Formats: sequence, C-alpha cells, structure tokens
Amino acid sequence: MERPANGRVILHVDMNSFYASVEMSYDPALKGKPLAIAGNVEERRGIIVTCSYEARAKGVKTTMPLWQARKLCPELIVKKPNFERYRKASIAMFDLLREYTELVEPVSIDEGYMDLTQYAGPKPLEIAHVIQERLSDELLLPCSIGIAPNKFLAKMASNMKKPLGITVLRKRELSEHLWPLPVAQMHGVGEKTAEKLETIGINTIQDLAKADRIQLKQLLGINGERLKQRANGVDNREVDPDSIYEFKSIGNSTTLSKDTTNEDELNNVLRKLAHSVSVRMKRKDVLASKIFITIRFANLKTITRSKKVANPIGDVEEIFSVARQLFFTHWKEEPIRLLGITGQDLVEKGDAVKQLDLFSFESDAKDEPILTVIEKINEKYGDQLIKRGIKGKREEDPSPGTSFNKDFLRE
DNA sequence: TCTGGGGTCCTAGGACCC
DNA sequence: TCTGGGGTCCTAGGACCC
Repeated sequence: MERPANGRVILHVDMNSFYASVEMSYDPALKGKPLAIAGNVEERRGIIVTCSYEARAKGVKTTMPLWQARKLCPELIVKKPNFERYRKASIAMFDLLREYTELVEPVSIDEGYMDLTQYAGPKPLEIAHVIQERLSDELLLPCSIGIAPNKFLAKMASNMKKPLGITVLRKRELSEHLWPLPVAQMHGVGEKTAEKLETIGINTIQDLAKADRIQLKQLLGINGERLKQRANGVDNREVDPDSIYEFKSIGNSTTLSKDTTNEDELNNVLRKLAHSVSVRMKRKDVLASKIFITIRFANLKTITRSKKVANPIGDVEEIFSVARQLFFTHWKEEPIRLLGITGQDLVEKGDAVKQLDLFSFESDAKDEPILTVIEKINEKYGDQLIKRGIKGKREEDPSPGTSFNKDFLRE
C-alpha cells in the first residue's frame, strides 16, 4: 500500500547539536562558547555525546574521549547530560511539528520526518522557514530542514547545510547535488561498507548509482541493491507516526568503572541490569521471549549470548536468573569491561497470559472443576488479565530514561 | 587514560522436520 | 543403497544509526 515515490513532499527536521542547544536555551551565558555534553564526566570512560559548533571548530567530535577533547580545546565547558530537559524539549519540538500535520515520525530524540503531501497551506519551502523560525524563537533551538520527495533524499538534504539550513533536493537535481558526494556520506553507508565499495572502485554516490546491480549484490547482499536504489533517488518508505510505539527490544548495559574478574561484583551488576530492564518492561506492559547478554572484555572484544525462554518473562528474578546462567556458562574468568542485558521478541502481557492459559494450566488442572481453574488463574495472573485487550495502550508519563532511547517519547 | 549506551536490521550455520 | 531439497527455529555476529 505504498504511495508512488513521486509527488510526495517529505521534510526531515534535524536539530543542530541538540543537547548543547538545549543547555544554551536554559543558560544563555553558554551561547557562543565551546560546550560539550559528556557522560561519566568524573570517570575514566567519559566520552563526548554532543558539542556546540564552537567546540567542533576546535576539532572536538562526538564519541571522542573527554580527555582528548580537553586537550584539543582547554577552554571547553563540559556538562553532564540532563535527559529530563532534553525530553521536554523534544516533546515540545514534535508538538510544534504536529501543528502542521499528524504525519510526523520521530526517528530519535532530535530528528523526525513530516509528510506534507496533503498539506493545504503555504508551499513546503515557506512552511520549512516558518517551522525553523518558530523552533528558534519559541524554543531557542536551531535546526536544519531537508525537503524532498522521499525520506532518504530529505535526510540527505537536511545534512547539506548546518546549522540552520533549509535545503530542497529535487529528483532532477540528483546528479548535481547528491552524486558528487563521497559514498561514505550516504545515510546507510558506514565505515565497513565504504571500504568494501572502494574495492570495486566505488567512491562517490554517483559511482554507486551507476554500479552493476549483480556485483553490488554479491558484495553487500540485498543491502547493495537497496543502496543503489537510494543513490538513484528511489525510496518508497512511508512516514509512519506509529513507529515510535513499536518496540523490538529493551536493554541496558554498563561499562564498569574498572575491569573486573570479581564474581560478586559481576553478579551485582547483572542484578542491577536485570532490575532496570525489568522495570522498563513492566512500564510498557511487555514480556521478553528471548534474553540477550552482552559481554565486552578488557581488549574491547564483544560477544553476545542469548537464550530463548519457553514462556515469556519479565520479573527481575527471572531475567536475572537467565542472564546469570548465560554469563557464567560462557565466562572463562577473563577481565570484564562491560555487561549488558536485553530482552527481545517482546510480547504484550495479555498475549503471553493467553498462552499460559492454554498450555501451562491445562496439565496440572485436568481433574479440577472449571471454576477452580479460573480462580487459580485469576489469583496468579489477575492483574495481567485485566490489562488484556488494551493493545496499543500508551503511557502518558514515563519515568526518566537514562539515555536517548525511545523512552523520551511517552512510552 | 582510547573508544558509551540505546537501538534496528541482516546474514549465516546447524538442528530438526518433512 | 551414501543420501535431495525446502522450510523453520535457534544462536551468534556484523553493520549501521543517533
């Protein structure tokens, strides 16, 4: 049910150095200064999460270790992230975008797509100017906007002029404005893919657009074909306002303050992770059918181990028990740098209960009168049964998330 | 003093089944 | 008598993005 790729009007709104801008909106004295937001400021693993353009001018970049950034820019102002503020700013920003259309798809805390195809007001370029000015005036937040016939081109367009840019990218302008760019700048092409493409002589987006389809498929699988399509300006993905409500996994991980082989300490970390994952799953009323653990060793090598569970789980103790078992069957006493737990294949609690009704109760209830069985189920799963049938329920007020996951948007 | 934490999607091999 | 071909599930890992 996809609309034709031609004729759509898609905007990509991308906030400029979002966290740093939000801090500046709270404290105007920070304006014009090299500002960085960094996690774990007082610990050894602190890295730059975002930084102002003044800091970027000194060579400071996202993901750079804090000590390195300070070396490049001794006058750097460093602040810890304040996610409460960022989430509020994000909600205000998306509310503003929704004044123009309901077809707003947030893709992260600071960027989103709008579909203005059916919008009956002023021209898209004028709307973009209004939106940009309003975000600047009302929220004190700068953004760049891309306008194009599809998501991919809009995303590429918003990236072409920063900060405070507005770029229109039409199909007929591809060869002039998109194709000359290095292929590594393409959304969806990372370091590894760029390296692979280079081995067959593909360096620009134009090279990719004209590359041999079969050769690309051999090199990159179906992603190769898709990238070629995108390079040619083809992308039929819809703007989906509901995508933020679709969760595939919920996980937490932590880098330990010091690499360790201490069993008690590792147990404690696993328990804490299990707890935070469990709390977040409960908040969303889901259970996990699969538990993943992530282990990163001192040498940065990272492995994942997973276990499918017969019946979906959500309690701290259940998650902890599976995670602990996974960890200790694979751990050979190497020093550990990071541990993570993720719940995957999430099912809504109501659906999970339905399965329990069918399977686990049938066997041990065979000779009991029906009423007793029902009472038993209610006793054990009553609160969950009440929640059955409210699929798509959305929470209004999330507790603070700890990082920039989708928690920021109400769910 | 190297390199965080939250995700999504895709691939591939082996087990198992028909 | 030496063994096809397809499908699904499970697990592990890689690449990418913000």
